[in-house]
Amino acid sequence: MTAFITASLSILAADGGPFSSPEWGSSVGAPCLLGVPQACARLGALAVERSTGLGDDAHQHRKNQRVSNVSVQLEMRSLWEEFNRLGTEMIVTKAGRRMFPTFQVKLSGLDPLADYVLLMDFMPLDDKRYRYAFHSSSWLVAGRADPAAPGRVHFHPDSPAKGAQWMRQIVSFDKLKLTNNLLDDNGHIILNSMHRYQPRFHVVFVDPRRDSERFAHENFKSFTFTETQFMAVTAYQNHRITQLKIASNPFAKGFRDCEPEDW
Amino acid sequence: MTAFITASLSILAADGGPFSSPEWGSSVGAPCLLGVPQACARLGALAVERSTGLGDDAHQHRKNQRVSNVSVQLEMRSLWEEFNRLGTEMIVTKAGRRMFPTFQVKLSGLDPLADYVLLMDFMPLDDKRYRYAFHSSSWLVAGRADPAAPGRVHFHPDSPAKGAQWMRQIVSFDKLKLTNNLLDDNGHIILNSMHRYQPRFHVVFVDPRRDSERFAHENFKSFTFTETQFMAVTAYQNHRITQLKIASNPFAKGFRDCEPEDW
DNA sequence: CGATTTACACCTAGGTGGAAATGT
DNA sequence: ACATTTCCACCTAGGTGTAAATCG
Repeated sequence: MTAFITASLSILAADGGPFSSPEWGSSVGAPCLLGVPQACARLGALAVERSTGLGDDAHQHRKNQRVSNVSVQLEMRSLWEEFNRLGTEMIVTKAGRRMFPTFQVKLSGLDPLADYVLLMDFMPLDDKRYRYAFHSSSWLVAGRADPAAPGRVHFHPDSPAKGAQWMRQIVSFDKLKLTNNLLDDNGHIILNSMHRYQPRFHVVFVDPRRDSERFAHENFKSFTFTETQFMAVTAYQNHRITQLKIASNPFAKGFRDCEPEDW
Repeated sequence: MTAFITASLSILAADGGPFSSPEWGSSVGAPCLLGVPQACARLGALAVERSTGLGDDAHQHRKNQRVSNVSVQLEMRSLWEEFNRLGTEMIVTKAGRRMFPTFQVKLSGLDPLADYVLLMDFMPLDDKRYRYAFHSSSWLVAGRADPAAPGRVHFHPDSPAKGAQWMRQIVSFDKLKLTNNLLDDNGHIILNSMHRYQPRFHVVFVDPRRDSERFAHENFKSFTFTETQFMAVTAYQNHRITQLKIASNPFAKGFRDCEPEDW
């Protein structure tokens, strides 16, 4: 997968699309440490569309047919919604922490024979910093946002792959890790603790044409699921979030008090 | 990686090279179960060249420059040699068993910007069936070989990748599993127990030319390390092999009696 | 004092050979 | 007899939240 990075960067880096940004170009020649691509990218300010269960992309005009028909279904949506009702929190650590629930999707409408790259990034949901009021069990605005962390993207490690392969089974981003270390060199997603974020999912058609850069803006489609938004934290604040994590994450089984309710 | 299989098959299936075989063509359209490619291939009878440490390929004439300069170094060679002196045995099980030592190589001489596929296959070392004589602690010929198992290849899961990526660090085939189940549908390598085998390693340049099939025979290079040959078994026969496995395989640490000698 | 880091017990997931059971 | 299968205790490797320590 890593070998592909430079190629996809050159495609995505083309101006005209929401992916265009100076950081793309500067990271093309960056060294890979431990085989993990250091491909960094600050994606442009694509408006975050509201979505319910089925992803949507407001920019469907002038899209290549290889992506315009793509549709995405969020897996474990009811679990995401249960967390979202309480106010989802995701732990960030220096070494990097996986998300739970894991971001998983079911794809359809891809060209089975075409190559696609799948990736995720994270948009700040607002320009604020928060703190948790334990007495009222609620989040309060604690000021303006800290300086934005380096914008990074996470390529699904199976990228690139044929549409048929992506549609064959659920696509899981379980290798994605969140960190609060601004100097992270493991290729993890860097977020500011006590800030709110919106995960985004992107499907990119790998255009085989020589001058594919010119079509970069029409070769991708983005999806946003508002039920996956979350607060980055270094320790859980809302005790009900902690309990729901313990109840639903198999790796936290050691902290369960009672019944093995089916999740 | 799996999405690539059909493409590589079409390249490798071309006649003229040692990879040519009817099985290649017939497996192109085969369904993938559990995402594991069912790409099967019976490779032609390439003569097994003797080799010591550094792999060699006797067929260097008319090779593409993208592969002709490739050289391969076997990792953990002294450990392989230690096993080989005793007569290496590899367990085969119905579910599939990893090799130990793991086949790992260090590559050089690849074109950093070109795409390569790395794969392994296993050649019968002779036409015999063996049994172990415990009284003399030696292997005896027990008759002619059983009917050959379905010839399969194992693509390194990072394939395809750029030469630069393959050369960046040691390439490990630790996902490769051996089975004695002739009906295996997990894509594992099928071997006959009580038969001797020679692992082979192949570097294939992914030719971007439209008519790449015509050049298939000159776009790969094969490497054989005689110190990696082994006897397939369902249970260890030579007790000294068992002890060396226990002493050197971290997963068998539970069976160690004494000192943590550095391996 | 709130936020972050660290060490840790307790899990999941899966790779070992042993020993007993089961074929052939 | 010999070969194979199955179950198991014991590992590696790494994902959990906790509680205490540390930071700012």
